[in-house]
Amino acid sequence: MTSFDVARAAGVSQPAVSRAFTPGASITKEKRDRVLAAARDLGYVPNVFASSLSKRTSKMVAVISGNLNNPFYSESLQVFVENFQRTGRQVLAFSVQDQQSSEEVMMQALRYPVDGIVMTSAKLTSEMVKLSEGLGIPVVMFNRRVPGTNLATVQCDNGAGGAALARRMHAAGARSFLVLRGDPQGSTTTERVTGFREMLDSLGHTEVEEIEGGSNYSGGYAAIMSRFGGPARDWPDAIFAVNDIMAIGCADALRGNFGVRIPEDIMLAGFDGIREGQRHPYRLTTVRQPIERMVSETLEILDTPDLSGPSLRLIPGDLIPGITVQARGHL
Amino acid sequence: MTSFDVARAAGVSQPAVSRAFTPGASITKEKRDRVLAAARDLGYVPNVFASSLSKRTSKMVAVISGNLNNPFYSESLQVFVENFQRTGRQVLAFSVQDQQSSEEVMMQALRYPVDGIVMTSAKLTSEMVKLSEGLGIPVVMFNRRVPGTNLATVQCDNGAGGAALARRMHAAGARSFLVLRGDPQGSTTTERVTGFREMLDSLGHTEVEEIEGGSNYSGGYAAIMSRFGGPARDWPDAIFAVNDIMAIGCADALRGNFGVRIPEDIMLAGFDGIREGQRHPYRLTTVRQPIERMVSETLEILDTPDLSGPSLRLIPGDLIPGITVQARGHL
DNA sequence: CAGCGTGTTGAATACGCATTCACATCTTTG
DNA sequence: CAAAGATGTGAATGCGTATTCAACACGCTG
Repeated sequence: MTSFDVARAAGVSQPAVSRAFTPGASITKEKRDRVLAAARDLGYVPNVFASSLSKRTSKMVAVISGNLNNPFYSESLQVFVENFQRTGRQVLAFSVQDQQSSEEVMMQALRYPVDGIVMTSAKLTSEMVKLSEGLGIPVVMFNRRVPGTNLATVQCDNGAGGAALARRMHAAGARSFLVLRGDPQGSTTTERVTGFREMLDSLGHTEVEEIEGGSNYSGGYAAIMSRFGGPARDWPDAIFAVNDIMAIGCADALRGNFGVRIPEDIMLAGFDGIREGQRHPYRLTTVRQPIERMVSETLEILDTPDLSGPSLRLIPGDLIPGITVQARGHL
Repeated sequence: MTSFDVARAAGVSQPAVSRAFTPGASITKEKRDRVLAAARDLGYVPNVFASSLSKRTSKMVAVISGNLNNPFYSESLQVFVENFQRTGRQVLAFSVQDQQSSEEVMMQALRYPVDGIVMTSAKLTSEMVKLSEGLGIPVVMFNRRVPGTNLATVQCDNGAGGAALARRMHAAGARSFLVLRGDPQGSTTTERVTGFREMLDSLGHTEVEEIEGGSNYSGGYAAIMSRFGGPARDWPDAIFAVNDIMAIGCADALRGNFGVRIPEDIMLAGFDGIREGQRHPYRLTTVRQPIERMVSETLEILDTPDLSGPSLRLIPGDLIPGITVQARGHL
């Protein structure tokens, strides 16, 4: 089913079909209607690949996701799909799987004539960065910072978010803290924890324990179990998990195995604002990453050809009070 | 960066580059190594779009999802992405958004030279079916049945699953039932409920109340609230929600607003086996849809050119005992 | 050493189809 | 009625790989 078929059916030339599908093209309304009617009858739609030959755009954007088990990233993917589709583009989805590096997957993506690449999984080597610059297609780091590069980056203000949570926990009376770090590779963990600790320092707390777990539900769950599974149960006043899915794992471990009440016994905060964390029985105190806004900013960067210069867009997160950080009665 | 550039760098002809990247092609190991080395240096990867010109395959498959707010579908999307990528293909993701019909989105997908289409959101009109047949690319309905068509379908055995849950609830002592239906459009709801009721009938129960809600968390939550929010609280022994995400909404509404204990006061079952439903505090009794297997079957159909004939693959689901259906002490 | 088969090579070409260019033709206007 | 503008037409264009085919190199056989 090509434009020629439609042209023949509508009794017009083939370029007339092209014009009929091009808004603002020079064609009479009558003829356009005739063409569109014929196209409908024949089930014709213009072929994106063919038009990419002359238009130099494939209407496809690669989205390379890492940890799709973290609902934040699957929610993000969903928002990307919806927003790109709304602007006439589609998401070509990639995931970085076990044993793969971001670079490998990025090479895979470059085999397709995508108009841009969104990376929610980093870390890229500087070599790879140079490569992607030479390609002339825009690359945006989403919620990932690659230090020492000029890559366009869209990111929630992790440091400020961590600080806000620290302030809130302190205001609620917490004085001893446990920080549950995630994947040490990611920039987000570090930034959030740094912001959190700096705020605590400025409030006069320097004693903060840190433990680490995988950036997912079981990571959070297991970290609590291995930390408190033994005889010594020196419970902290408050726990800060660097993302919501870990906080949820953490909450389940605390409640299910130790009968800990949240926030009565221990306060808990997460980060991301995923849907699941806002539902009963969690209602996490957290910082919501404004995914919609972050995605909009990403589209804006992709749409602006001047990809030069280090453009770091730091979007403020929204503190969600939740119910897991509250002043305890006796404080 | 084209195959010509690599050819020049490696001192060979362009076809040699093509052969170097083709397993089993007629080329000496020495020359292949030289070409691959040059390609690595230059950051060259074969262009899928260009190869699709002669190979007639784009290595892209469209996956059209409906309700991505239902974790079952986002989990499925994830599995599709991973499995296609593993077999050298990529997912071009589409979502059916508000105000859109599956047909519209399918038309969008047809603008791209995809090797196949997976629909997790239906319902297609028979007209559309005819159209897709004429296109010569395989279409697979995933977890959706379109009655009266010969479309290839991969689906969990919803009827048997519903029946298994009914049997289990009955065995646990439940004698009065409430069924929480989902989106009336979908085939899944009907099949599950039918299987459920038929089993109850054969066990001697004909009195089953049915209510309806949106196929998502708030749908389940709201349905419970509107049903039991009034003065009349004639609690049933057991509730069957047609999918897990509704069951979760349902559980939260029951526990959070009415202090109902599950399963002590009311038993609850869902369907799908989503991760979230298997975690504390839900541990739903449910039927797990074997996503991995269903996806494999889908790939198999897509890989088999003989798309003729009505191929319905009915995959049995796995009953997960969970903790939400149990015999009560006094029974 | 002639003859043959096997395996390797590169020049030329096909592959797909919408867009766009240069130009022809029609319509409107002064 | 001529000129200016609007619209239609045919042909050329764009992309980069895979393939075809003729030529060739090489080792082996008789």
